[in-house]
Amino acid sequence: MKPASRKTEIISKAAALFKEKGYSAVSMRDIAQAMGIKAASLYNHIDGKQEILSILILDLATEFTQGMHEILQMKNSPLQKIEKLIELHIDITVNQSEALAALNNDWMHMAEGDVAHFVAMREAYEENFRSIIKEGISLGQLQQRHPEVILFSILSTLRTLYLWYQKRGKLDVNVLKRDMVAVLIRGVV
Amino acid sequence: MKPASRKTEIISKAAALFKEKGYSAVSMRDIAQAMGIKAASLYNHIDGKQEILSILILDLATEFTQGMHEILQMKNSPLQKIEKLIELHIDITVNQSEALAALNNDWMHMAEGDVAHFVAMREAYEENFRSIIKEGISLGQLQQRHPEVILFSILSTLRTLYLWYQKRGKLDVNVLKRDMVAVLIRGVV
DNA sequence: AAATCAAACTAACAAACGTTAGTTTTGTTC
DNA sequence: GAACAAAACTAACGTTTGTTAGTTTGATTT
Repeated sequence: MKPASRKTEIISKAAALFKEKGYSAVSMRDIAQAMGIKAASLYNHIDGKQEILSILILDLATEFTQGMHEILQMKNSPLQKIEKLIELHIDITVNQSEALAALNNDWMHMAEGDVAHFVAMREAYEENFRSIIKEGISLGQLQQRHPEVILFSILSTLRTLYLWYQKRGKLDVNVLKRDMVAVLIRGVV
Repeated sequence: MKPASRKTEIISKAAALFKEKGYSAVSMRDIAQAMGIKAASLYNHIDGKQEILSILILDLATEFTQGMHEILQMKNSPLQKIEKLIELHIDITVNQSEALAALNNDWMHMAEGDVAHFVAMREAYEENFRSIIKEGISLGQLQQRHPEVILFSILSTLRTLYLWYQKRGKLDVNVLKRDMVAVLIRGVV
């Protein structure tokens, strides 16, 4: 894991701090200290604190969006697509848990335009997910229930997986995928 | 809805702001403005910013703990107890969504001793929940799967329900309970 | 009318904040 | 070794932060 550039190094150090204390509670001096430099030196590499946050969140949101589009193009059943989506979330959680924390908790602290951009991406993502669920219901693959409730219960679990994944010592990713698919789709009973 | 006391009025106004922007991004001047007074006047009623946060979080955590103990004393099956727990979370979400946001996102900003107290309560709560799940598995009422995965998938959905409940215009609570129990326990397929 | 008390006020504090400007250090390329 | 660029530095800026001290207001009680 090499520090591709000084800028990405700062961003990933900042992400770890944001995850721990939240964006607003982390100062530029905190980030600098984690880098072993002074706060002013950060500005040789980045434009400001908000830029760090926006890069973290918008890059990750883009990754989700791309993953969604790839899955939409597959010739799978709705149920299989949902399984793929669960796997997408798990892959991202395992590799990017810190950016995921920022995306979940601190998106509202981005600059206005970036917030709008992010919210639009999130709504499009959820709408695509909802369509898959609706199709699954109308094909009889899913229970005839509020699509909204199904969407929320799956998505909320996947979104907060990052809080839980590391606490329990790093299960094997494939085991995790299998268990999550089973529990989220087939229930616990 | 009367302002029981000036202190509780401050706390509930603060809670709404904390939910919107997070504890660290809300200043005492923000809270004062929401009350229509000056920041210094807040100190006639409360000891400081952290006290507001601790009251919000620890009172709510106590409510969860009490609910858990009542359910543990019932002579119900593990599965019925899980249903009761789901209903407990929904009742709290509907009535206290703002304090719930603080509990989820800002507990680490309490004073050290309060953090320790909170974490102990949360761990005890989760341990009780886990025991019910394990009992359900050994009685054959639940699928033979990692109790941890089941616990997490139920709890993460319930914990973030507050983010979703108000966005979709206030479903009837009893309908919501029925749907959530169905989806969380029997799955979507 | 005097006294009391809750709850507001003004003014100010030291500390921390994000950020800027200008300078020095460091390592690489001619 | 001169020149250059990257990346660090020091020093400072104007704001905002949580909080304190002391004072005034307004209603209720004596």
